[in-house]
Amino acid sequence: MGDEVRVRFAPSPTGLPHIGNIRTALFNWLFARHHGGRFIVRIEDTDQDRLVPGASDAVLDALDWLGLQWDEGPTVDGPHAPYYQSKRLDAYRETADKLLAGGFAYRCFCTEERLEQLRKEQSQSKDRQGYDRRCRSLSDAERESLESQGGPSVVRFAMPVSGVTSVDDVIHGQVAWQNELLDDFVLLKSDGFPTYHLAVVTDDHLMNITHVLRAEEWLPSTPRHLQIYQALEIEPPQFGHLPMILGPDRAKLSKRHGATAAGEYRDDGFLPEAMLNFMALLGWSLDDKTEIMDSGILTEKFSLERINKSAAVFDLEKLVWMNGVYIRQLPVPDLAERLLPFLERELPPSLLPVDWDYLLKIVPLIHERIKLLADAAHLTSYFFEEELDYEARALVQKGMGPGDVPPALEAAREELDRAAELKHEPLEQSLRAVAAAAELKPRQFFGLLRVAITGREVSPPLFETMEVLGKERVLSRIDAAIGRFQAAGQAIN
RNA sequence: GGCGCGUUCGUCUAGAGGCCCAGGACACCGCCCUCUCAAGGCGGAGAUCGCGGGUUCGAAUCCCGCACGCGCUACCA
Repeated sequence: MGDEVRVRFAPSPTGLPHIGNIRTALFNWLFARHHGGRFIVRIEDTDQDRLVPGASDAVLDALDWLGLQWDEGPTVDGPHAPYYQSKRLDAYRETADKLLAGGFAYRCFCTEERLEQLRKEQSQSKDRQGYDRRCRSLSDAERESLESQGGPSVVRFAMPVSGVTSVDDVIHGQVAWQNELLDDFVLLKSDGFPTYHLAVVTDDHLMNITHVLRAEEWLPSTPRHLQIYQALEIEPPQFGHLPMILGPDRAKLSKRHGATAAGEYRDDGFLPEAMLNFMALLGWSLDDKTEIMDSGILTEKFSLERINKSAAVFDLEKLVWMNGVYIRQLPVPDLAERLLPFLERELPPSLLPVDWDYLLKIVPLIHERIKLLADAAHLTSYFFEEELDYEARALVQKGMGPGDVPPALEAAREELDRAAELKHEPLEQSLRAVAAAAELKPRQFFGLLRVAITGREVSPPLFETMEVLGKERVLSRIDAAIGRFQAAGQAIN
């Protein structure tokens, strides 16, 4: 029982979850799954001032979307509930009391004003930063007097003033700090809520966490946590500090880097599978060539030993590429199903609802061309539109004169009208013959038809497109093209 | 300022003394395929392995120093 791996993802709901947060969740999840352990989600909502409504649901949604099921946490429950720190205040107070009783912590009555003043002076004099420990040496009488005044107070940890605290980080190896350089940080705030330091240690212990895998920005506070464990005579978990994920400017990922909220990637049409695969490669690798790995392979192969030490820049272009890879791997009906909500969202209401059987015929044509699900409407709109919108002059292909257009369209129309139904193979054969008879290069003739039939200069293969559109639509579009061209008249020259 | 971490192609990375005058992928360029665009195939350009010293017959890999970047330095996490 004591051998079971137990890890946790502990987001604080102070903003929408970004790639960095989610990647941390992913590594914890992979590690747990790899070892058949438990993955716990705990919401660290101890800062009442910075709480963002809806943020914790957004985190949970993101995990859900990616399929990172948690074994204990909000909505799942478990032996260590509740999993919101704001509901575990008693536990923290208990730890604080223990520390107080053991002489490892003390009450501090310094006002915020004094602290601010202190900081100001220190920054000017280049002195050692941090709390000056004024309340640490209060006599009993002084303390009682201060206490009786009933003013607000906090509980601070009494850091050893000598010695060294070191951690054997599973990713970074040995890291050590001089205790004298660490200050007496706050454990319990005056509003009765714990700081991060008190809360993590308390909960990680209570929840039997075996490995703390968190972002590297936490490395500097690890000695504090270790000191608390030591004071409490508790065996600390293993620590592993994950490399950070940076924006293109190499700064810690934040709002100004564009789509950083995980939910935005879903809205842009990224597949959760691609997202998962891509994030796993941000700071971890299997070998020198394998990149495409589904969650099964990932959980099988994941190991802490292969996690990088250095930060990684988030490369959106590569994510887009990988999304394309995953899209191409999807069976057509599956892709169609995922595309549907995007079409419903972005196609004009007048073109809805989308006919499912028709969609199933369209999807193969864009299958290897679409990289983001959200591009579906743009890529397929001409399949749904009644009337196309394009410039008449676009019909005139390179090397052709305007006078070549009407006869070419007429000839195509005539040929198409002969067929009972449009099938791409015979269609190609017969239209090539028409092109030759009209003394037009395939490129010109088909380019012209492409504009007439799709309104675009770029589209999936013409003949397959015509087959999907059907004879009726194709003929009427050619008619429309002839009309449009005539209406434009002299303007073409 | 102090403390800590980090440093291999633009980016993600492989590399744990000779296999590396450094391999893969994205992006970029060219060619092929071709009705356009993709996808695919082939090829190219791109990293004096941050810099300087050592150690060694031999260093991207070990040691020291420096530089630079980032993080922390709150009654925020």
